[in-house]
Amino acid sequence: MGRRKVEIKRIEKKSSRQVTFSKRRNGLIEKARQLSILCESSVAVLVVSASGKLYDSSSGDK
Amino acid sequence: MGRRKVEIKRIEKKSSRQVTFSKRRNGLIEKARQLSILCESSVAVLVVSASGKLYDSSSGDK
DNA sequence: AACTATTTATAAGA
DNA sequence: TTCTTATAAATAGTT
Repeated sequence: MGRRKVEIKRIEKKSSRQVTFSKRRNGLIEKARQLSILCESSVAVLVVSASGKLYDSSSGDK
Repeated sequence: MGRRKVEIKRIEKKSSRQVTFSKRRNGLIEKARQLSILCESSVAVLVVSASGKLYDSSSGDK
């Protein structure tokens, strides 16, 4: 899904891990939003980073 | 992402909506699993269908 | 933060 | 409804 195939295991390089975290977290939340709308369902996503920062979304959000 | 571009609005046809619900729900959960592993984070997803059926996953699951 | 080459998800179709 | 395939979308590495 990018320039190269990536194995699903912890990304060693911290900077890459942080960039990927940001990109994929946003992607996940967008997918959740689409699912809730397309299929009129309720969807909640909760993500806690390694450093303890919380990110969440739910189909009730604006 | 498929044979045709699809607008993000409620899918009218019930059978299509159910098929899409199943496919995208699985996709969402897989994305959540990947995010948690790649970026060593905790991720939880909760989905409730229109009929009230609950589906969930969290990075602690097997 | 933007940009693309490429992989991946998935809408239709079989 | 399980599998296939064409195409849209996500994103890994680059700039």
